[in-house]
Amino acid sequence: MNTLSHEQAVFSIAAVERDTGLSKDTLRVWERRYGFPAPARNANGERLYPQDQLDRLRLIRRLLDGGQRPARIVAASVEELADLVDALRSESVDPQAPEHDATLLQFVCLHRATELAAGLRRALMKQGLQRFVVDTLAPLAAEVGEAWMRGELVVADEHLFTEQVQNLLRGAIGAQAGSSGRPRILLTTLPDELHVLGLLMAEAMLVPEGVSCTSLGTRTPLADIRAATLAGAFDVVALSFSSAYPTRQAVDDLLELRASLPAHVALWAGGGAVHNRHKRLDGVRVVDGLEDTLIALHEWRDAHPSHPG
Amino acid sequence: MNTLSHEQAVFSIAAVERDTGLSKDTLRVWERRYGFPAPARNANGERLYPQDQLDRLRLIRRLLDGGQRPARIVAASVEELADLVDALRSESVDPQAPEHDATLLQFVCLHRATELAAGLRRALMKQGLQRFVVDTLAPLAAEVGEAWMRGELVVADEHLFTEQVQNLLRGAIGAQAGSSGRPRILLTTLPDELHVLGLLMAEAMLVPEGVSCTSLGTRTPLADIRAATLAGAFDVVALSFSSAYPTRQAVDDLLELRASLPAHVALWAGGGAVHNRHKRLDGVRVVDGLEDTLIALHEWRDAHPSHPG
DNA sequence: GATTGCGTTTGTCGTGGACAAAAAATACAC
DNA sequence: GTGTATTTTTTGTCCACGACAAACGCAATC
Repeated sequence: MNTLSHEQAVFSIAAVERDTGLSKDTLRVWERRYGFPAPARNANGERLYPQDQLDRLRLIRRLLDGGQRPARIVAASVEELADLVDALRSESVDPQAPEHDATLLQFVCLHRATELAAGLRRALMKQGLQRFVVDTLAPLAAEVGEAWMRGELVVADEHLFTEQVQNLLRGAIGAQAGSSGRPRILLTTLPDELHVLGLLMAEAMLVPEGVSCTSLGTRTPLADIRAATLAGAFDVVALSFSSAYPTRQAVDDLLELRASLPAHVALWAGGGAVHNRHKRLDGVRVVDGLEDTLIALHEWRDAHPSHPG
Repeated sequence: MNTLSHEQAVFSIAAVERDTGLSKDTLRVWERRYGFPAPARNANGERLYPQDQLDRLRLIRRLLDGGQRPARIVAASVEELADLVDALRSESVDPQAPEHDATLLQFVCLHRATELAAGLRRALMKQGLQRFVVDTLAPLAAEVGEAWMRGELVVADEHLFTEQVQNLLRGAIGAQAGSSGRPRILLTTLPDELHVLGLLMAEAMLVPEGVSCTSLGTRTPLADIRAATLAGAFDVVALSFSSAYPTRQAVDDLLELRASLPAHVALWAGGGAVHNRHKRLDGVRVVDGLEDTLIALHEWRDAHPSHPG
């Protein structure tokens, strides 16, 4: 440890924002309303958060992401927080958990990265790209997300998992040289969506079908999606929304984009935030699950028979 | 958030912060001090930035990253900004510009993605991973950045470039099965750094040297970097800072991380934000350019001869 | 079961003053 | 001329606390 480990490390409000993802405004308003956090102050009145309050804020953030409400947990004592974590842990026991995940899930930790990479690679070779994504990767990703929520994984473990999967999927996708088939599909996410795995899995499902896929990665502004669609003469725009994305915002964004795109361009949306939300989304093909991607593709091809000659 | 596309789009202060990287505080204080930006207001007094002011802020941001000072450019007229951009354009004409870039640069646009991917792949095969990164990719990435600053590329073009490079590099890195050599290096970026290309290029330089590289991707909180370093028994922590990252913040963060890591763990920092900043960074090995990565590696190996037996 | 309406909760935005770190400008020594 | 202190200006971040709209939970209703 460092030489100062016997003292309490302190953090500025900017450092806490960086490490917890809670905005400065939120930190100040919690202090005002709930009395926590209660940082010390320096000579100039600036907040100095001690280490233990930072740790507690990170736990609160995790519970918040898990659906808890601030009023209940921000002012809660350490014991109450521990109880809530326990409750989460027990409730997530799934009756028919797929057993093949358990093998790979245990490799999702920092000192078993090599085994994880090898296991994923082996599964990909055995199953082929599409079955690998549907049967192995998607369930495993869900398991990882839940384990993280329960505090069984640290941030680094989740990052490492994402990196390994990216290396594998991008290699597999890149190996299938650019197809020129139809439809021409543009894949991306909106600026507030940072998760790339859903996008990559969708691409992995589509590329083997002879589709011409162009991915812009994450965080493309609406106006640029529109411009790119027209410039690239795409037939389909496909967006991915993780379950962390606010559903309301996803619906608004999709309707706005739908209105700004020509009618002949199809708009597909997939991921947790739009799951089972077909109703409010006229003109948007909601893709429910990865296998539905293939159904959407077949629908499009049935509706757009290739030009003779 | 913007509105209908046929009218003049307007953006909230949060949207402008997201799209420009300028903090809300900075945007408000510029308005107070320099009279720009001068957003409209909605019924509730909230700022509504029109599209043209957002574009101008983006340009200002790029000039700021290029070394200009706010007093000179924030209040400057459109003509003065155009003059400065012209000055940049002419000064960036490098006497011995590598000519192979020009070929690839022209493929960095939406409808030539296939050619770009093929050209990059060919260059990689011809040059090998390390020379490809140093001689082709890094100059090309710089060219793309400059072209974007000059407004010659749209957002989608830059995203597409990043995606193609990621597909190629991750495939190449993943193909070299996890080495178990020394040192054990942990690669990542801090939470405010979203650019992954610098990290990938560093990894591409190191992996062929038989180093054991573990990348956590972007946006790892300081505390998690520290925890991961200890849990994974790493010898080196390597961070990447793009030139868009505020230098002062990079220095602060690095010193904070340095203080929290054991002395026997080396801390390397590379990228535009820390270029030529050795002075204030005691205990941090500033890596100036990709080739310096290999020098840093050799330094480490000289200082840590492998245990006999 | 799905929608609608209504309090409550909650994060973001507003203002303007203050301050410290960085950069520029100046003064000074060699 | 070149290098090093010292002052001055510039610049981004932080503070407080009020305001408000969107999101949410819950109940009533179709």
